Amino acid sequence: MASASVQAYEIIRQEIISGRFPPGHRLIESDLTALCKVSRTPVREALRRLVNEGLAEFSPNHGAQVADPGDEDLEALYELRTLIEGYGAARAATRISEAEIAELEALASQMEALVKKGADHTPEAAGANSRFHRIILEAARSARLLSVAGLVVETPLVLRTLARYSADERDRSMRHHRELIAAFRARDARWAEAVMTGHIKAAFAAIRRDLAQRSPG
Amino acid sequence: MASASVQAYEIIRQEIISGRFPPGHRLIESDLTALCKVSRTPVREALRRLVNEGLAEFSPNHGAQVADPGDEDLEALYELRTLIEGYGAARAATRISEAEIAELEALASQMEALVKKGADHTPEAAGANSRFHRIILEAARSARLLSVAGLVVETPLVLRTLARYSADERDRSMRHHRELIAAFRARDARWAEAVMTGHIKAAFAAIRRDLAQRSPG
DNA sequence: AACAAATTTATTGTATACAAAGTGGGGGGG
DNA sequence: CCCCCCCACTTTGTATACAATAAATTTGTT
Repeated sequence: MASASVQAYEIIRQEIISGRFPPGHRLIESDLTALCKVSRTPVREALRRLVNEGLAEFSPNHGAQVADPGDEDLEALYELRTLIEGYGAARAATRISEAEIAELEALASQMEALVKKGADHTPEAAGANSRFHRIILEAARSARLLSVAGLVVETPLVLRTLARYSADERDRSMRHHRELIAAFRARDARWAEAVMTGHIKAAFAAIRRDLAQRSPG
Repeated sequence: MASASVQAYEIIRQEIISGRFPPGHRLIESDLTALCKVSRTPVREALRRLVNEGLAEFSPNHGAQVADPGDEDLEALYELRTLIEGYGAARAATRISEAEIAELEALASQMEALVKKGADHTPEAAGANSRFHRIILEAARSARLLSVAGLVVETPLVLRTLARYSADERDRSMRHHRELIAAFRARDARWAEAVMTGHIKAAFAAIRRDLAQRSPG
C-alpha cells in the first residue's frame, strides 16, 4: 500500500484535476483528513507538494486553496512549456532507447484507437497523452529537466487539453505524435524540437480558442 | 520572528550552500532539530522543500541527504538556465519598472565596488548577484516563471559562480550587467535575451574551466 | 441602524508520542 | 572461517495533543 502522504497527495490532486474541487476552493486540512483517511501530518505534506506544483496556492496561517488558472498568464505558461518540452525533445532524440520508442508507438496507437471510438475526452486518453509526454521527458536523461517540467505540465489546464480539441485539432495532435516518433527514429534533435514546439503551440491556440468561445467577452 | 519551518529551511539551506554540509551528507531529522532549535515537524517541511528545490535528495524511509552536483548533467542545467533566464529577461524588458531598473543599477554599482575592493569572493557579492537576477525574474511578471527559475538558479554551484571567475571573466560579467540595464532602458526584449544568454553561457564556461582545473583527469 | 471592540470559533502551526521500516552487529550454524 | 539469520538500535512515517493566529460573530455604544 502506498504511504499515507502520497495517498493523500493523489486523492487531493485527483479532486483538483477532475474539477470537483473548483478554483478558489479552500483546502481545509481537517476536512481532507476525513476524505483521505489519514491524519493531518501527511495531508499537510501533500498540500505543500501541491502548492509547489502550482495546483494550489497558499497564504501563511490561512492555508491552501485550489489555484485559479484564470489568475495566471497563460501565454507565459505555454511559452515555458515550448522552451522546456522543446528542449526535452531535442535531448531525447539522441538519447531515447528503442524500448521507449516502442512505448511511444503503443501509446500513439492507443490514443488513435480511443479517438476512433469517440473516447478522446476520457481520462484514459488524457492519461495516455500524459504518459507520452512523460516518456519523452524521461528520455532526455536529466533529473533537473524532469522536475522543471513538472511545474509546467502538471496543471489542470494542460492535463485536460485533449478534451478541448476540435476534430481537426485532435487529428493534427495525433499526427504530431507520429512525427515525433519519426524524428526520434532519425535521431534528429532539431526535428524533434520543432515538432514538439508546434505541438504545444497548437495546444495553446486550441485552448485560447476554447476559452474565448466559452466566455465571449 | 520567522516561523519555525522557514527558520529551519534557511539554516539548513545555508549549511548546504556554504558547503559545511558537503554533498552526500545525510540530513538526519533529529540532528537538525538540535541545530535549528525547532521540533521535527518543521524540520521535515524544510527538508521536503530543499528536496523540491534540488538541494537535497530523498529516498523513502531513509531520509534526505545533500545533493551531489557531480551526479548531475551540468550542461543540461545550464541549458535550462539560458532558456529560462533568457526568456525572463525578454519578458522583463517590456515590463520592468523604472524603480526596478534603478535597483539593478544600484546592485551593479555595489558589485563593481566590491570587485574594486577585492571582495568579489564574499557572500555579500554573491548575494548582490542573486538579487540582480531575481529582480529581473520578478520583472517578468509571471509567478510560474519565478517558481520554475527557482529550480535552476538556487543551486550551490550557481550561487557560488562569482567565486570561480578569473579577473577577465569577472569584468565581463560586470559589463553584462550594465548591458542588460541598457537593454531594459531600450525596452528591447531580444537584446536583453541575447545578453542574458551570453551571461549564462559565460558562467558555464567559467565553471567548466574551473572544475577541469581543480580535478584534472 | 451602523460602527467598533471584544469574545468566540475555526484553522493553521508546532511539539511530542507512538508505530513501522530500515540498518548494522553479534551469535549460531554450515 | 565464512555466511546467514535474528535481534537491538537508529531513523523515518504517522497520529494526536496543544499553542498561536486569523476570521467571524456578537455585543455594546453612539
